[in-house]
This record gives sequence, C-alpha cells and structure tokens, in this order.
Amino acid sequence: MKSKIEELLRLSLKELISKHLISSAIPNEIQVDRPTQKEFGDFATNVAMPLASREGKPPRDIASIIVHNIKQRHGNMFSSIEIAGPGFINFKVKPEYWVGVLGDILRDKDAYGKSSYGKGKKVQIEFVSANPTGPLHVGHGRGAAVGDTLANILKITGFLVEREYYINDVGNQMNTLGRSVFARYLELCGEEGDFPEDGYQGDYIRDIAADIKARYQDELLHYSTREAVALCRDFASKRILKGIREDLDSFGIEFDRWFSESTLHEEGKIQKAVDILKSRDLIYTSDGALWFRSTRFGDEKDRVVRKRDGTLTYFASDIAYHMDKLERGYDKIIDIWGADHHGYVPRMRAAIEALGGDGDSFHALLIQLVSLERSGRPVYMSTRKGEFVTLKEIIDEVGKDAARYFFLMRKCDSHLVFDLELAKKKSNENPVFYIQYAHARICSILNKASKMGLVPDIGAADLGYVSRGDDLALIKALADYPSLLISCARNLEPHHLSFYLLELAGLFHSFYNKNKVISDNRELSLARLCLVDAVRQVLRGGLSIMGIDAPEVM
RNA sequence: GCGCCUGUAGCUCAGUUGGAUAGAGCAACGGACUUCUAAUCCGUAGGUCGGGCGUUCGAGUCGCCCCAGGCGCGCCA
Repeated sequence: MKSKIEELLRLSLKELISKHLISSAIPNEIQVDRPTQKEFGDFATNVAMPLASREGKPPRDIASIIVHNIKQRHGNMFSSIEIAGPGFINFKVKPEYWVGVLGDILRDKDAYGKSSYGKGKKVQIEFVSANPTGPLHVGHGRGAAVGDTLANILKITGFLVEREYYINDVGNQMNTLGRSVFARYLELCGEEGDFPEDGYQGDYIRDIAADIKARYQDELLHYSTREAVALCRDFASKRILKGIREDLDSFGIEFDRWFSESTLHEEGKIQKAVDILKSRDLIYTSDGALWFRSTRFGDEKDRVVRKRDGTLTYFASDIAYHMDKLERGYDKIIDIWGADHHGYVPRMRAAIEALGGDGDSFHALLIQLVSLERSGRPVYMSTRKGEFVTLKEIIDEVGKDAARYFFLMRKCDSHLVFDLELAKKKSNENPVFYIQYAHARICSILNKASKMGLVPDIGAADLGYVSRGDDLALIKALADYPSLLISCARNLEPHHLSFYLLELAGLFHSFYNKNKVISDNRELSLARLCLVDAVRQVLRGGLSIMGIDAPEVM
C-alpha cells in the first residue's frame, strides 16, 4: 500500500512538471510515512517541504498543487487528502481499498511480501566463517541467525543471494590446534606432553585426541613430531568442521558454498593479488616485510601482507579472497563479522578499492557480543579456559526457534542479553512463544470452521464486514509487511522483522479476545476467516524468513 | 592517547535512513474464563532521549565538544 502511494506521488509530480506547475526535478526518494497520530490519516508525505525550498514557494502552496492533481486522478481511492502543519500531505485510504490487501495475501500465498526492490542484483553474504579450531559458540550463533535471515530477506525483496562460509584452514592457529591435540594424545599414551602455552584448552581437544588414540594406538609415537602434529591438525580440523556443519544444520542453516582458504594458496591467488597491487604501486618493502598502502584509501596505517619471515598474513589471504569475490561479479558483498574485528573494516575496504572494486558495495556488518543470563543472573564464560557455551548447548536447551528469535531481536550493533530461562518460558513474556501461539490459535479457529463447512474464500466473502474497527486495524498492519521487508533489506537490518511479528501477534491476540471469528453471522464469519487466514500467512511467512517454525497446534 | 559501538520509562529495548504530542514488552497494581486455545486480553503509571553547543521551517535522529560503559589499536588469527 505504501509503495502504491509513493507511485501515485511520483506520477503526479511527473505530470505537474510536464505541465510546468513545478519546475524542479522529482526527488529520487519520495518519503511516505505512517503517521504516529491517527487523526493524520493512514499515510503522510513531506514531499512538498523539500520541494518548497527549491521552488521558492511556501510548502503549503506546493502541497495544494499536488493534492489537487491527485484528487483529480485518484480521488476515488481516498476518503480524504489534507494538507496539515507546515506542509504535510495526509492521506486517508478508503476501506474498500484496504480490504483489497486481504485478496493480495490470500491469492499470493507465500509470495506475499515479495518485491522487485533488489532488481535481481547479485549479493554475496559471507557469515559465521568460524575457524575450524573449536565448536561454534553463542556469538557464532548470533552471526548465523543474522546472516541467514538477512539472506532470506534479500531474496524475498528481489536480490539473487549467495551464502558463503569461509574456512580459515591455513596458518598458525591450525598448527596450534595440531600441537594441542598431539599434546593431549601424548598424555593419553602416558608420555610427557608439554601442553602448548597458547594451546586450545577445551575438552573437545581431549575427545579428539582420544579418537586418534583409538584409531592409531601408539603409532604416532614413532612419527617425527612434525608429522604427528600435522596428522593431528588435519584429523582435528576435519572433525571440528564436521561438527560445525552439523551444528549449523540443526540450526537450519545451509550455505551455497564453503570456501577454503587453502585453495587460495594452492591456486596461487594470494601471489596474484599481491602482484596486481604491486603493479599499481600499492605494495612496498620496508624492514624486510611487504606492505600494502591502505592509507591511500583512508586506512590509518599501511598493513603488512608478508612478514619478514616470509610467511603471509591473514590479511593477505583476505585480500585474495575478496579479489575472488570481486571476480565473481557481485553487486553487493556483505561480510558478517564479530564486532571485535571492527578495526579491520577500513583496511578491507581499502583492499577492495585497490583491486578496482566499489567500496560502497562492500558492507561489513559487525555483530556485537552476546551475554548469557539465567533468570537475570549472568552465566560466566571464559574462552581462554575453553569454558564457552556452545551453540549446540543453546539449541539443546532452548530449541532452535527460541535461539534464532533471541539472536534476532536486537539490532546487530547492540549488545544482546540472552536469558535462557526466558527463552524457555511458555507465556507472553517470551516473544517467540507469543508469536507462535498466535499462529496456532488461528489454525485452531480455521480447523473448527472447516468442520462446520466454513472455509476462507476471498471470492465468496463480503469484505465489507471487515472494513472497520479492529478488523481494519489488523488489515492495515498486514499491509505494512512488504514495505517492512524492503526497509529491512535497504538498511541490512533484519531485527525489524522480529518486532513487526511481535506487534502483529499482539494485534491478533487483542482482536481475538474482543471479537468472535466464528459467529451466528455467516457473512461476518466468512469475511473474518479470510482476515485471520491472512494473518496466519503473514505470521508463518515472517517466521519462516527468520528460520522459525510455525506450529499449528501448541 | 587515537578509532569504532553503545547511552531513550525502574529493567530489556524499538524509533522506517531530519518530521507533527518520543513508543512497546517486562516488572507493579486492579480487572476479564459457561467462549474459536486464559499459554490470552483489558485498564492504570512512568521521560531533562547521558550533558552542552551548533546546523534549519523542524533534531532522539545530522555536526562539534565533554561524560560513562564496551571493544579495537601486532610483521596474531
């Protein structure tokens, strides 16, 4: 509905310009809002105000020209169009037009909410990308939920989306992993195992070592340390990666591509990237190391890509990785990182620009910390000791649905407090439950109705029965859904969806308590069945975008 | 010291990219089940939007300066 108003305004302005009633160009973004005050109508626009300053006329005069034109062209759609305050134009849409939304929803089914906002542009979204050195923990869970949901939102708003997981399977941390496992293995063999200072502490390391022991017995004792560590490293990373895949699977997340860092080395892509930068005079040698001139692109200092000892930095791989992304021709590249990597953004952006990419098409979404609570009391975690709470533990305790919702109920750059007890509650305090319950309630109504021979049928229903009061309020909320998704996509902010669904569920619960859907009035019942069926569809669709089930019975 | 994020009701947070009188939920109090799911709903209260200055028709939103908290600032990953 909102985009329809925008379209009308655009057409109207176009005509006014061609008739020379307005001389400036159409603003590229016409702003239409839902006003906070009910008296102001259903929609409001401020177009007249920015235009006024360019036209050198009072805003209210401009507004009146626009209003006159729209009344002429599309007057039958509105019950009133008024000019208010400094120059707002307020629209009140006729109920007949509002109820049409129900038809859209029931006809389009799961496609309701779809739009062509993204114009088929290719978007790559890389998320989770945890090193295969340990299981996924809570923080990864938040990144996973955000990334997956954002991908779904971008898809439904008309982008072509690819999801990717980047595996850091090269570098020091992998050797540390190998040494850690080998040390535990030696312990199991009754040997002196000097556990590395910087080793991985978690119990999972012992478990992996035990598996190696079970499979190889004492064999590794006869290997050189180097060979043994390498075996442990490969065994462990494979095992851990398998675990990560399983965790993501049970979290409902699938990737289109698992991109291994080692392939960059094998295919010489890092060298290639460095050579390209070198040819553009963006690489220089200093103190025996190779530096990238990231300051040329706004970074605060230049960055090392090859250390004095000849080994490459993590950043070097990342440059090559993003060069690979650029070569794949995406219109938008989204990386989801932990907020502790924020210092990394300028240099990554610099690298992209240096390689000829558009810095503005690169977006690094930073995900803030998650802290766990249990009924308001903090659950302490220490990564250093390996005492972190894993994603698997969370899913096992509160379930996939609650976990996903909780990870999405704050905007990314806010700290998130995840209360495990709240997530398990079956009451209106728990937002997931509240939304799912609304859905189940509707299913129950539809079920009962169908036993009475009543089914929602948009062709047969007289929607005049739902064009007032609580019914109309619900319809207006449903009509917001498509533009809400666009707004999520535009700002890369999936959390709005969780708020929207909560609000819609609240409106429904309130409606439910005041009004009977199935009543003696057959016409009213049929119309309301269409209404609640539409609510059910939007709830289900929204939840599915968030990766949350919509149970029919609870 | 420099940079990024955060600061909105007692608590947890929204605020649609500068719009009209700043909103939810929880907690508290009082009510509603002979009902399509009471696992729900209705009503009542709460504010110097951290502070200050500026930009303009208009600021929670933008700029600058402070204050508080978090996180970064490696030839670590």
